[in-house]
Amino acid sequence: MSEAEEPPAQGSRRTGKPTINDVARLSGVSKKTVSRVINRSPLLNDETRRRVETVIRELGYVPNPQARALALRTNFLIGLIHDNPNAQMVLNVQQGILEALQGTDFAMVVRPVDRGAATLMDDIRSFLERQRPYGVVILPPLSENDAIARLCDELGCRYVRMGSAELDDAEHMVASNDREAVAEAVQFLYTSGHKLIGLIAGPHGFRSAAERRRGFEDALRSASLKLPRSLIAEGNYTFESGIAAAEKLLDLSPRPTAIFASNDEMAAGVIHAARARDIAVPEELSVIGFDDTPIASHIWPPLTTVRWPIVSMARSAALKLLAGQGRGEEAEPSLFLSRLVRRASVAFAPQG
Amino acid sequence: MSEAEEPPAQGSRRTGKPTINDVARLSGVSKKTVSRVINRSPLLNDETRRRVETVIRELGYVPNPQARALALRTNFLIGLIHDNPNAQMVLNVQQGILEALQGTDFAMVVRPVDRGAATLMDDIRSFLERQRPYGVVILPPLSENDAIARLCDELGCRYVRMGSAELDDAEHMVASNDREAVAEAVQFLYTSGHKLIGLIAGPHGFRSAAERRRGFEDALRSASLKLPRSLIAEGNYTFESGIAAAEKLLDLSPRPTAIFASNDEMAAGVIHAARARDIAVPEELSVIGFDDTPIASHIWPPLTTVRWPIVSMARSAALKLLAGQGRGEEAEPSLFLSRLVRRASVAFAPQG
DNA sequence: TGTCATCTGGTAACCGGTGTCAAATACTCT
DNA sequence: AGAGTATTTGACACCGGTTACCAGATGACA
Repeated sequence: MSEAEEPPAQGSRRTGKPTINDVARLSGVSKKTVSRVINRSPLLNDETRRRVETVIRELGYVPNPQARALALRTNFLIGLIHDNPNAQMVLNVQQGILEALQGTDFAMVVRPVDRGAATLMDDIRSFLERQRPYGVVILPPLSENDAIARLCDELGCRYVRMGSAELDDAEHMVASNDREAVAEAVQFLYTSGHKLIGLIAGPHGFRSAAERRRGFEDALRSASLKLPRSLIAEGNYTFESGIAAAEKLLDLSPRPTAIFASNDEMAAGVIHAARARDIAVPEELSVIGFDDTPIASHIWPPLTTVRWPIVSMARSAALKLLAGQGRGEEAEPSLFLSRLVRRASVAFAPQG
Repeated sequence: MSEAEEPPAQGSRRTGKPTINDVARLSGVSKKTVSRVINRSPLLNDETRRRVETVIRELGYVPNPQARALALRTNFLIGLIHDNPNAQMVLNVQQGILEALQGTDFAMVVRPVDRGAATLMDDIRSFLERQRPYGVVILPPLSENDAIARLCDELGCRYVRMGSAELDDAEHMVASNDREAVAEAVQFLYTSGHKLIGLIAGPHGFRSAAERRRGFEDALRSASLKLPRSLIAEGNYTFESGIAAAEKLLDLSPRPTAIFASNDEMAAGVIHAARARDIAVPEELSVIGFDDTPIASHIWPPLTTVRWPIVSMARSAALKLLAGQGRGEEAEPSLFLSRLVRRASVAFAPQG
């Protein structure tokens, strides 16, 4: 109806992209009305809405995320803070988070940090301050560091920690039952006739390592088996440390007939070490790992392991962050169950 | 000097975080001057700068990234678009990008997509439109899709493609010399006495697959070896496809004494398949892979493979995007050299 | 027909920075 | 001293959205 007095340049002067003003002008309504359409405000005449939507479509208008972020004091970013415990795990987590973000305006911003660096807290702080993500997911082992959670609180950043045990209240945590799952795995070794079972524990100070170790001890205790200190070796979750730890256990006499390694990488190391000494797996040595990363099925023999529902956990973590954003309305579960995946690296204990 | 008439609420009303106005007021200068301090403008009195810096430090002021992004029409995000060709590779790329971003205000936003999805282009478009990243790094095999590069151009988004061969002009590309590297690897098999060498090629339509295949053919040609079609099997870069392809080759009579697989996953599959038929590696069958992912050193025997300088390539890609942002001023290299890593999966050809 | 409640849509201020341009000050040179 | 130039600083509009608040239109009801 109303004629534009002067022909206003269409689109932002710099980018050429249509702005909310263009939409408003072309559909003959105010910015505010367009804004209402974008944000699905209910108090809006259907006919007006349709008219605006048509113009939006014709123009290919997409609201400027920076402007929205500024006005809403929120940005549409979910952060992932991790210390690369394992490539596959990180990628699975990314996948889970992305699944949760699917169909929303949110994107995922990834921030690896070095747990050992003196600047760890500063690195995280500067990431949170610079990007001000809407919320962050924190992966183990970083998630076990309470100082990081406190830092998030201080900076007013939502967070959810992923872990191997309950770390926090349900709102800030997603956990798995590592202890029970490991106990089940070791129980399986016992019922397969193994009496001398070695443990390759994870590194000291890791919650997951402690939980898995407890599960191991639980199983032995309930089977009334003894657990001499010599049957426990410690690794740091890497393949190489698995080899080193396995060598220690395989030097023992009598030699254990089975080994539970606290993750798959180390279990692969055990198999590697066994092969180097011509110990047949599983005939002479049964091995169980934890995580069910691809390596578990790619080595020979395929590894019996505990599957950690990492994708689901990550999805749930992200949905928790998004609660109240039109996603994750229903309460997301906080506890996830791991379970044993039986493949070929376990056999009955050799007689003798 | 000047008394504030009314006590203005300190910090943003909602977030409680100090704003540029707080800094300006407390240091008795204008917003603009504070802005100059933040942006290290040279036309600024040293004494003023010091005074403002003190206030900034005392307040713990950090500029709001959203507001900056809006005013500068840039956001401080570098995108990574990939189709999860391989977990380790993706993580290495992330590491490389992060190295480039270190010390800048930029963060990395990761967007995995499904190459096979009908909505591929829409997914990427909506990602670029919604987040408007400053620039994106595109991983193979997506990087080989020219339509994606065109889409970036259309949306005014900087991009750099990573690939196995020259895909674009130096400004938009970072490549490795796969063809030569593979030729070197196959040459090595030849000088180890192998005359019957099988190839497990990558999937049709992949530039990397084609390049590696050409390198293979180059080497055979220069060694005057014949390459019957039967000695070529095709996989899709997965472990399982490696097994299937290997079985085809190992069924041949005479059986090849060496196999070059176009990536490590498939090479692991070859070793897996060989073991399943009691063919000793490397005594009866030599194997070479490509990528040097961790799996190469974790399987038995450790895999001879071609190391792809992926971290450096990714860093360089990101620096190219940042050129003119205070980083990557010097021209970043566009071509990277892969080289053979000799481990234990190659032996002299068995006599017979 | 007048009044009030309800619905819709507009105006103006604001989110927290940055660019433009001109004013204020300091410094040089006749 | 006065003019010319360089250096510092600030006022103000603007980036592209959103919210607070208000006004006009519509329909119900007396």
